[in-house]
Amino acid sequence: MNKQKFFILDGSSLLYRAYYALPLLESGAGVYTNAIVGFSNMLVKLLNDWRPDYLAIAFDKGKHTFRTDMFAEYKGTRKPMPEELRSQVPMLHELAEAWGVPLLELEGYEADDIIGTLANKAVAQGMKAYVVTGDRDALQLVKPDLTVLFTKKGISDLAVYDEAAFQAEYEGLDPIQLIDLKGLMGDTSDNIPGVPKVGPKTAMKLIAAYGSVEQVLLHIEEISGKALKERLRENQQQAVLSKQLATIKLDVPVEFDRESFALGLDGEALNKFYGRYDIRSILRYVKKLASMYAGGTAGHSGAEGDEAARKLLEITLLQTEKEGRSLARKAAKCGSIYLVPVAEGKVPRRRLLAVAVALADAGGKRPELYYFSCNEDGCDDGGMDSLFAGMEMAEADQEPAAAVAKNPAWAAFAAALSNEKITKYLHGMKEFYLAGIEMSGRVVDLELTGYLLNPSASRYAVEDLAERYGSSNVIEKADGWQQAELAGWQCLVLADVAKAMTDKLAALGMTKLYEEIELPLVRVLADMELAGIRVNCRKLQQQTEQVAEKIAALAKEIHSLAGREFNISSPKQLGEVLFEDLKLPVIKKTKTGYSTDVEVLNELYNKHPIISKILDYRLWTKLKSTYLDGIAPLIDSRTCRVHTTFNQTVTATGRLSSSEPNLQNIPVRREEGRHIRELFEPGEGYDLLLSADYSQIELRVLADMSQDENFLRAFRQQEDVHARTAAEVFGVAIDEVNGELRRKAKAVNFGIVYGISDYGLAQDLHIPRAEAKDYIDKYFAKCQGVKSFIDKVVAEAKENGYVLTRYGRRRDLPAIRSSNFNQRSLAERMAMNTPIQGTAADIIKLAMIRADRALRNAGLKSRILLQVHDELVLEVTKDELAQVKVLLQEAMEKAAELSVPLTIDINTGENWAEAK
DNA sequence: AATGTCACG
DNA sequence: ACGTACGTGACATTC
Repeated sequence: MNKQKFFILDGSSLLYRAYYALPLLESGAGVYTNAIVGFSNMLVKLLNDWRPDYLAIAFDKGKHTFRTDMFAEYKGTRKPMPEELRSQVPMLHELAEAWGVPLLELEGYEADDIIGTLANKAVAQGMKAYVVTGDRDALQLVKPDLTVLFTKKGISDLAVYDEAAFQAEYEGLDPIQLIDLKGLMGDTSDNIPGVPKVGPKTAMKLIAAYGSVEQVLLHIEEISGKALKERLRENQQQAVLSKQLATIKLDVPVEFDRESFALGLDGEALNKFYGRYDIRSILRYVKKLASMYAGGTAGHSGAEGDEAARKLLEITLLQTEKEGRSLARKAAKCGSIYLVPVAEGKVPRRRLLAVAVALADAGGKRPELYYFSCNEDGCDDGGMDSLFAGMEMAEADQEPAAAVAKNPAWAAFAAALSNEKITKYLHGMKEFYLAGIEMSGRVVDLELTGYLLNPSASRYAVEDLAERYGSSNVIEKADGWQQAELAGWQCLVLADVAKAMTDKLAALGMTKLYEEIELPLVRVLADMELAGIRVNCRKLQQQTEQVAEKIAALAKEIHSLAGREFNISSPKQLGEVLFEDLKLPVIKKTKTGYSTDVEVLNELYNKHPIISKILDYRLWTKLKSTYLDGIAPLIDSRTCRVHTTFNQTVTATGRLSSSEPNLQNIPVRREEGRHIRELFEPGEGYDLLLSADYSQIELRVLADMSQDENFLRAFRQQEDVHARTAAEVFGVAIDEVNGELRRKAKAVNFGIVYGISDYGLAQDLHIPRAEAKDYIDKYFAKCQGVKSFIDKVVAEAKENGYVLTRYGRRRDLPAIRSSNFNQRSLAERMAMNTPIQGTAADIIKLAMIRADRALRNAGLKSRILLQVHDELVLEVTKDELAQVKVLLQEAMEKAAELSVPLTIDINTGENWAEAK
């Protein structure tokens, strides 16, 4: 029989996390952040994911009485909530009462101590104990049957530390030895001194060798390093005291009151509490929760509501081959189908779990809904299934998900997908490609369509499209729906919005852009994501170690130069050190305090030796946290490849973006960072990485669009375009242009592309504004084609309210008519920049489609892995190299016929750094 | 969640 | 007079 589960929550640290982690909330009391809602969300999720039998919340004495001053403030301004609203904010003890969960606090003891004591008592009684906290210190409690759940991001996302997970992170260390580590290294945030100058590294070494603080102190004489020996000798008492401070007490006089901890929810009390404060985000789960825990026993019923909702939608669940075949026939008669994929996980583990299908007949009746899922009974697994659609489940021992492909009905329905006479309206074609599903005939991806119609929107989920393009015909989404109902409802929305959206796309002249660029690109992107790029894990580990040492050394130097220890990564603390302790001049301020960015630090460079160390520290910590530690967990352990996601509906200009990890911002400009590129290599079966990048594509687009004679001539005669610009602007011959003049001209060219302003140029070049203005005036006098082009673009944007790229991609710029100078100026710069950046983006997208097709047609193994705005990265084999080069040149240089030639540079190497 | 900082084109 | 260069994503901190 399974052991009963006792959960004890660290209310103090969780409320604190909830305060920072919470989205804007609207409730009866106005708009504010409210930790109570965050805390409630966490409770709901905890109950859903873990099904506790017993539950209690511990507090530092007196802390739970906080309500408004600390936990509910106006967002943004961070001002305390106005007095008159305070009485409308729920207090924590009310919440605990509504949930029937005891709040525990004890004079003279911290929440940690109560938690440790009770968790151990629960284990002694034969239960499994779980500690939920935002405080890493609790990890010292981990032991058999005692697991620590630690908040990662936000509050609902929990890292699970059982014994195995602890060992994976702290190899060879006993959880209780964490207090010995702290005794030696201290903890600034907890005011634990430790032994001066002893950091994590030294502490680890000592504890690994001797086991505890006491043993270390007994063996001081054996320890190597004169200075270290001295410091240990001098700070013996402090070390022992620090260890005591870090120790969670396990002998708190508190009873394990089994009965009061037993979880039994009273739906009415919860409804009353959340109803009183009008907190709807929680109200919708109350019914389900209450039925789960009705009368104090954890039950798994409560499906009645689902049945009702499902009936309302009349979704037919399909399971057999016969059912699938029959639907395919029906679809052929209809002529069009609506598809919504349901997927989870990350490539290469991403699985298409289910597909909802709608068939709309011409009669105008409500479409028929069907659902293909992966389970035996054709239904989603109700057991671990979420109360919510939007939140992820606990990651605890999840089986690899089954896929819809295993459903015989789906396999039979493939006949409809390959039937050219059936139009497929869907949302997210990439999901299908990632699952290996092909389609023939007309495919209308309404997610992409939504993006083309308004690339400035932040989201294109079906819900957003319903709001933007929907009629009132679609029934309202109901709370408590499961996946099948949600996906079915989304199909109804697609059927509702499809015509309006495709009509609008045609009216705006973007059908061709969709059919010839965006849609064919999806397939290329899916293949790139599936391929991934190989990372050399051994090198990654080496670099991580080397960089860690550099950082530790720099931190030591910085602390000693500052005369005290502080968190160098905290702009706030760094500001205090530089501008208060060291009294350096304040260069500029941010809205919250002193600015400490590169610009500022560079100005202070000669004023104090600490500055260069801080710049180095920033450089190396950036590399370590973002590119070494950040990428490591995203590497597939079986293949050593990372699989980024290329987002096709993010940027306002038409560019792609890359995330998890972002492989479009791997360092290259500086030598130190460039080493990161050495980690990226050709994978198994390939010999080289190849990089093909467009030369000056944006300026060539500018030349083409503006027809400016200087630019046309420069590119046609293969001159150095920045040198040519310098020659014109500064009135010298092109071979008289020195590095300095060229640098300035280059900055002006960039400025033109970004939407020039004298202020921006002055900042970039570190020159007075008047001088910058002078450059721009001269530039426009010489390059009149460019001048009249940007004037024309801005004038047209004002006239129409939007701008277009060469291929008809559109960006609305309503702010261009704003009376607010700032907003209007920004819109004007966008008007100048978007046609250029966007056209370049169109061209490389075309090039990707052409290159991919050419590689396939030639039957080559070499393939595209990455796109970095003006560059494609491929992995190639030695014997295909020559052919690939020729084919890429054709695909990329001929992707568009401009008034000037498009040229590419190709480089290859054994890693990405060499292929530059 | 918001902010500051910094990596890329 | 106003007071910013265009387009992205990731990380650490905030008390």
